[in-house]
Amino acid sequence: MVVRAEALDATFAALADPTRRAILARLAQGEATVTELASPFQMSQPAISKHLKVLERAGLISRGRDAQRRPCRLEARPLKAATTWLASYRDAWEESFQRLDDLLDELKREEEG
Amino acid sequence: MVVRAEALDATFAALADPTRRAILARLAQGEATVTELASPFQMSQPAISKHLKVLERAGLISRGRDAQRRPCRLEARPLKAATTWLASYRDAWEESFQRLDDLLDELKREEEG
DNA sequence: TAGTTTCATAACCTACTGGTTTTATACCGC
DNA sequence: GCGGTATAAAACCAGTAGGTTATGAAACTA
Repeated sequence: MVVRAEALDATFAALADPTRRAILARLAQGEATVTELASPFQMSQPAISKHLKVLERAGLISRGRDAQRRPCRLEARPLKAATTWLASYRDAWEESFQRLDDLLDELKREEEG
Repeated sequence: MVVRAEALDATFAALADPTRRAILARLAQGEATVTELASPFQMSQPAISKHLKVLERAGLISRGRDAQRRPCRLEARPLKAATTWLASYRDAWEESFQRLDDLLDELKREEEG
């Protein structure tokens, strides 16, 4: 998978905010409207709308239409691209830390067990 | 692996800059001094020093001492933590995109083949 | 000792981020 | 059409990010 630098810039920058990561975590459970996404936070609604715009421009979410509501859906592609980029450092990790394989195997075991 | 939110903030923010990603790519090949790291860029040396400070505070690099030189080394732990975080979205990805397993298997195949 | 190399720090500038409040837009139900 | 609901947009503000130049400090070299 070839990923342009600006795409990674936008993805990582979007992921660097805890509010946005929490929004993504919520969306991993399924679609949600802006109000639903805003409710757990003390922030104002426009602040959430700004975060959603950041996520949308990074391609991490897409938005539909349902009357006044704009349901948001998680988009996987940039997350996968980020993972691919990180995976290219696996060899360096193995040198300095431990094998990613262990992690992946562990994840697989969790999935199957 | 439990990762504090601030750690992920710092890691993803550090990865959101192409210069810093390029520095990490260079360091994946092995240790390098500040001047060596700066040479591929048109930027001033202090700019590189700032980037290195960001990487260091994110725990992505560590620095030694060799006379006047401050050799930098890649540190894997935060990269692994970021990968772990991304991996927790795998189920959502599979729904909306395709199985991460395919990617991982492909990477394994590349490694072994 | 003096000069050179390596790197960091300080001060500064511009642009962007992340929040606010206020206002506008679009759609629904009555 | 009118009031309520859902969301976006505008204007504003403080803080931070990423660059610059100029300067300083530490350690080698002659």
